[in-house]
Amino acid sequence: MRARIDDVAKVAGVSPKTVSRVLNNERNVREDTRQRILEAVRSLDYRPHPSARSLAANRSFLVALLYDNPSPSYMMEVQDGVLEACDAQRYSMMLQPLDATSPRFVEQVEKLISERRLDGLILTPPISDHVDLLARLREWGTPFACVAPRDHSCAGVVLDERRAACEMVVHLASLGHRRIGHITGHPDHGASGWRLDGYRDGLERCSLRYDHRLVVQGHFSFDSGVVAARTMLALASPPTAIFAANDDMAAGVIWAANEAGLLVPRDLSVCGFDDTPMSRQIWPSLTTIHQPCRDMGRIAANQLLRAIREGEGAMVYAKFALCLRGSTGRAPDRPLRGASAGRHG
Amino acid sequence: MRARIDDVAKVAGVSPKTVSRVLNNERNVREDTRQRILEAVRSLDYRPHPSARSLAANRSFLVALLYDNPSPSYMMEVQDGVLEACDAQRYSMMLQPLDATSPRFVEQVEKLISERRLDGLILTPPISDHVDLLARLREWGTPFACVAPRDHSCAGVVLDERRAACEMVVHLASLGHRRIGHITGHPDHGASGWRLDGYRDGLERCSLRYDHRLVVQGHFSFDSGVVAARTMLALASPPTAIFAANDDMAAGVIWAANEAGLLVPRDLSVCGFDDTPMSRQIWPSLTTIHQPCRDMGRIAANQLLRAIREGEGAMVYAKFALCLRGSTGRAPDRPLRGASAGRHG
DNA sequence: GCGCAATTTGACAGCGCTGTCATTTCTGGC
DNA sequence: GCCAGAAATGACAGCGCTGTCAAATTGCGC
Repeated sequence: MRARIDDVAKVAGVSPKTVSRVLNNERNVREDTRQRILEAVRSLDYRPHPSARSLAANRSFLVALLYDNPSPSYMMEVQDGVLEACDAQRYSMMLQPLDATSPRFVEQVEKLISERRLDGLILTPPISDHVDLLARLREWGTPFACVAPRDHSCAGVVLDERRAACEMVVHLASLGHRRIGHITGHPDHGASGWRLDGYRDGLERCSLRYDHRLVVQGHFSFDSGVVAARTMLALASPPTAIFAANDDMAAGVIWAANEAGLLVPRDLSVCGFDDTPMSRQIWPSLTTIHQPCRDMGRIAANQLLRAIREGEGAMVYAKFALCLRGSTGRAPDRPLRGASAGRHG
Repeated sequence: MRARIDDVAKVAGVSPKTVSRVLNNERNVREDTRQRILEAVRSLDYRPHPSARSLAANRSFLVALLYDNPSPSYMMEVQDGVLEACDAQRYSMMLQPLDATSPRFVEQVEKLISERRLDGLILTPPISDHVDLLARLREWGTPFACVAPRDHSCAGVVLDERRAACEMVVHLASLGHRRIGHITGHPDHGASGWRLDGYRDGLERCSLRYDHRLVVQGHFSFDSGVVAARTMLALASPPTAIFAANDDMAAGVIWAANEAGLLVPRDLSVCGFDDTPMSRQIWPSLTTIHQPCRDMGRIAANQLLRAIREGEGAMVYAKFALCLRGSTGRAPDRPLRGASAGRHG
């Protein structure tokens, strides 16, 4: 049978309360007492009972990671980071997939919090921008941290995506591209706006004119990338480079280029955003922007735990990195027209 | 303040114990009493306290999903299925990434079980084949369920991967291919053996000779697929079709084919296994075999919960499906030699 | 209407820990 | 060596539920 706190107390010659103090890193325990207790814990291989602890302390030591994100690689990395941070602080993480567009969304989250007695929440895009939910959480006093929210006035973590997108466009321009297209992301995601803004910043920095025909709405999905690329490639003067707001859509662009008989990057340069594993597995490998998702998960969790303990967490800025790979190259000497030139030609 | 069980009991005019009986679906409660209690629960919006419940019942109502699998899409789907099943039965799931090759692996799992007071485990490949761990779990009497284990004598779920692989090879042969290569998976995964066996079954069914030069060891990674494909394509008489044991390696094959200037599927047919999202995002889209990962997660969890309740669960067989897409086509009239013919020719 | 077994319900203790607050021990200044 | 205040420790109750077992109620054959 497992040892209990009273057993440890007996072995160490103290009261159970003092053992509890040591285990919870409370102050006001003499160093020799602490050592004696830790030694007893070790010798008995004592493991505190989580349910007893949370019942008595009136806290669950449990946080939930809320998501409604179709990208498994993104979520898996964020998740690993969150787990890492929670483990380190003896917290548990639970996972909750949700439909953020459901009319009962806020209600579902409320139910989750009260059923599981959650100590806090980590919100990922697009949930991190759900204004109703954020307002309610503040009202209820539920601690939370956001990954990549539009509004930076809460605890969490963000990337300077606008600057990243700008740098990508500048890079394309440095390769000689003058007609650079952009496929925007899902309108519910803050990232879509930042990336579009960054695209415009980049054009401006390179003195390129903004052309609305070169900006097509996508939804972060592969299929929407295919459709948007077809639209752009059918223009009278199509772009020589397309910057998609994420990798899935960029893969769609490459797909559409292949379909049209274009060779990437000879006839068309393509780049994405996110650095998903897939971006290295397609031909040609995709030029993209790396987000440190795992770090971001860890940071968000740490800020949440700080908010739980100290009442408030901070908004931390994470670093991006351009990944220059095979899908971008020098602009063709003369712009090509649609599907007129391709590998089969 | 949240309602407690005593409040419900008072409103319904019964003892707390009877409320507990209703909430836990115990027998021997009169129907009208049950209804009265459910009504009281509803009117007070009562939510039982998980920690109190698990402390008193001496069970955590918590299972862990153990994984050491580099494929985020696979794990994410399994995970979603497990969550679905656990939610439905008022169980919680926790996630535990592990390094199955660590010498302290079994010890870590033991620690996890006793620290979290886990009621059971779900093991995914390659952990589901860790014989030491399985032996210890049986010794400790810890309920567990396996996803795709080599040994089918436990609770869990499997696919007839051998037959799936066989059908894929038969399909390739029906397209006229006579030299069909195979890239095997990671040797620690049971799936690698089944898929290889199925490959040999398929050859035999089509009266094709097994040629050891056409079978190259891979490790389920994209890079290992590239390397293996280069090896095979450099043969004096290279294959006209390559069946990789998973999609990541198949993507590697397509990459290597592009690198060698070969056109898929004109010069080389390629197929994979798993039907990852990536398989539809590369050009050409990948012929592969669909595994119902989400269903498999759900089934595994349900069998585990049955094992927890009733002492034993079953091994359930899930169904695969061939996905015929763009990366496979009719065999070339005359086999090509290595990189001698390509799009740039 | 009676007796006996089966069904339904309740009383009570206690799961293993921590919060509160009281008590004891230590520390430093005189 | 004494005292006030700070630091360290302990006694005790109780967090909210369920297991055990006893008590009350019901059903049924005669």
